[in-house]
Amino acid sequence: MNSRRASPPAAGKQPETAASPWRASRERLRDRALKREAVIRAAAREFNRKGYHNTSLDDIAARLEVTKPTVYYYVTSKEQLLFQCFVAGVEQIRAAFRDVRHLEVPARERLNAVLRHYGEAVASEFGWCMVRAEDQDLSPAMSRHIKALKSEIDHGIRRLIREGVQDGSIQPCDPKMTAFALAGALNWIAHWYREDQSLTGAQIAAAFVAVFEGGLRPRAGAAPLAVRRGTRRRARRPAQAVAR
Amino acid sequence: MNSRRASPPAAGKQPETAASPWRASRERLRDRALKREAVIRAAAREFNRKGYHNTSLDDIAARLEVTKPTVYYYVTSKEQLLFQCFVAGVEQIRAAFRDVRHLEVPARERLNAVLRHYGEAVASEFGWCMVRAEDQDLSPAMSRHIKALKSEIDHGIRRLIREGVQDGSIQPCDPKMTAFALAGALNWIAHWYREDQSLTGAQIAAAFVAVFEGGLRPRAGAAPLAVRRGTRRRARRPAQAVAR
DNA sequence: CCTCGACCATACTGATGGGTAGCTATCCTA
DNA sequence: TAGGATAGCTACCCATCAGTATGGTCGAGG
Repeated sequence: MNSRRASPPAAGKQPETAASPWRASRERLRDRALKREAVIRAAAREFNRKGYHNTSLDDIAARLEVTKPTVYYYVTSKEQLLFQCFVAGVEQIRAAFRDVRHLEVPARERLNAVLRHYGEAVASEFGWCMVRAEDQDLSPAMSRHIKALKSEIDHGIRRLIREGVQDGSIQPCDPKMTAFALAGALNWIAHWYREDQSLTGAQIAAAFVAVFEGGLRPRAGAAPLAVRRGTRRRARRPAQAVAR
Repeated sequence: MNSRRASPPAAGKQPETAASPWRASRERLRDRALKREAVIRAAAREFNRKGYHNTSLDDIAARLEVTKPTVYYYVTSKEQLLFQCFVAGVEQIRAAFRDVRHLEVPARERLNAVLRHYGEAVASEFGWCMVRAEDQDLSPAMSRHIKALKSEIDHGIRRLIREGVQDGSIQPCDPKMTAFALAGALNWIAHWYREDQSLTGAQIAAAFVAVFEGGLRPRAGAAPLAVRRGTRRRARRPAQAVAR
């Protein structure tokens, strides 16, 4: 008499992106790890859409077409969910550092490669969580952990900058400030990429690296990688509109 | 027999930054606007410290040594509080655009001036609110309003870039991506400035502008604005430490 | 057939926090 | 000095939501 599990025909919403592995595969409901990963991804998507605090575990569960206790079956707390998303994102960047470590090219090119991967990671589905995981939202222990991971990446960038200055491939500069500027620009992608997906993460990262490399001030040589004309209209200014 | 207002002698905590204008000035408690502004500032400070969602109105009230209904006497909702903080921050940037509009210098220098003010605003007490006010946390109406203000600034930067490309003071580039990169780097200051106040906002902004202008790739000319030596130690790398 | 354990749902608790009702004190004006 | 406006407090309401207690279902092994 229990009407449990009688819902499938009533489902009116298509699975949207990746179908949840639950009802779809009532057989081989083995593989706990696979489901756990699905929970993490679903959480990342919801956090990305509505923010951490505006996302309830009921939301995440609903997205997976299960209930909240099921989510807790795979994860111990909401906080851990955020942390896992963070780690998933940050791991991509750490991989970029590892890949680049042994390349036999000037440090500036190694840095560029890292920054490109960095940008792609920030534009990925875990980008928001990686970038926006606030230490205020986490327990002291996890906060320390996250801070350490962020610091590791920050110092990795600074080191590449220092090496570049030493081998002559990078303009002398303050490594700390420069690293902040580069990482900040890339981190910020997570804020607007959600709404403007006209470019891929890789394209954005490449465009940013081009800006960083060349700088705004014109070089002595010719103008690289850009159209030359553009003297069409002379900057109309709409009378200081207060913008709605 | 009412023990109201009998607390002053029991106050064990010094006023920290700016003393709340309540108990301190029991006379001329005129000037509602002044108190309202104090509420906004207190909110900004608390949001800055703990984030919007982790700050309760009781916290803000406590910081002012009043109670929650008093806060509601000056403000209609928590959401409005955030919005006001946002506007206070953004207004500094709009002022920068106005100041610069009529300068008779190349567009790149006008852009630099705006960016310096931008950086200072982000490092100010309203920086966090301005940068982090999420549309998900606000009603649709205020969300639209905030988006419009952000868009106005974004397009202001893009226009300066376009003008710079046209008058030859800026390297040809994609205005949209370049504006995103510049604004992102500066916005991100709000994330780390809280913890590292070794520099003033103006100093940070100046350092960032220097990076943006020159770019990473060495110029043909001499090396500007940086120490020349620095070949001290050859980039020790601590065996891929997982950082705690 | 019967039990065990993995898995998941229903239905609850407890705390937090935005927001309000209504009373009180103080000041200004008449 | 009465009466209204200003300004602030105590005490409360109630929606939300993280997390849990409990129990039901199903496949697998005996």
